[in-house]
Amino acid sequence: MPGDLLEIFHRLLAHFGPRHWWPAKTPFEVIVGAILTQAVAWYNVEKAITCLEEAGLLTPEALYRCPTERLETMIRATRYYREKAKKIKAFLTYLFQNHGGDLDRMFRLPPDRLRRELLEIYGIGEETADSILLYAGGFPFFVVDSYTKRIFSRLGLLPEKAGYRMVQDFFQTRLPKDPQLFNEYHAQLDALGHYLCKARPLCPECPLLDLCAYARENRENKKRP
DNA sequence: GGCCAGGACACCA
DNA sequence: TGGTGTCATGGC
Repeated sequence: MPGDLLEIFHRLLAHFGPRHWWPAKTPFEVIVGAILTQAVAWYNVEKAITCLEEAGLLTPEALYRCPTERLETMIRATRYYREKAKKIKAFLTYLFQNHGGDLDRMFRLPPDRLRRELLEIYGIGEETADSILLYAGGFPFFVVDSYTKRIFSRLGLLPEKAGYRMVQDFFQTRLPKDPQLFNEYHAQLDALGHYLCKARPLCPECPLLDLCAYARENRENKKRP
């Protein structure tokens, strides 16, 4: 039974290889990407990021000055673009009002306090806050997404309706508190999530086959009365 | 043309 | 407090 989180991690890493997350050049780009990727596939985010970069808008100062309407047109590809423009502006308002627009200053806050402050910003929920803390700030917060919940509940290691903090605690209490490990682990689970969604049939050489089979079998068992 | 994809929020019972 | 509607693009 695949209950050892480090063992699962190493098998995923051996199969998918290092994923070099987050795919961004600067911490600010991570933050913008974390908001834009809400409920949308990453390839749509890439278009918006490229658009913003080419327009020279990927700095806090430039984006803070940019009119909301212009921002909306640049991020249209990411769905819910009006909401997301509002969310990015809400973050920038927080950044400039509380930290003078300086991300380094923001990241000097104690991590738990920064997390609480991020969660108070419109449009930043737990997953987005933790993505910012881990991938832009380098703090050891495990990012929980829908793939993580789905995979581990189907493995029978977590209840199906486990809440965000429960899932996060599950990982954070069973793994060394290492930002690099949390970074790569989340990236690997994303890869597995995509793999389980799309790879049919499973490749016979897949080193994850017993893990995948176990997950499927568990899922089928749950369907039975 | 319909379905779905790496959330978050507001509102209501 | 948990469930549901809303937001409203683009690829397949």
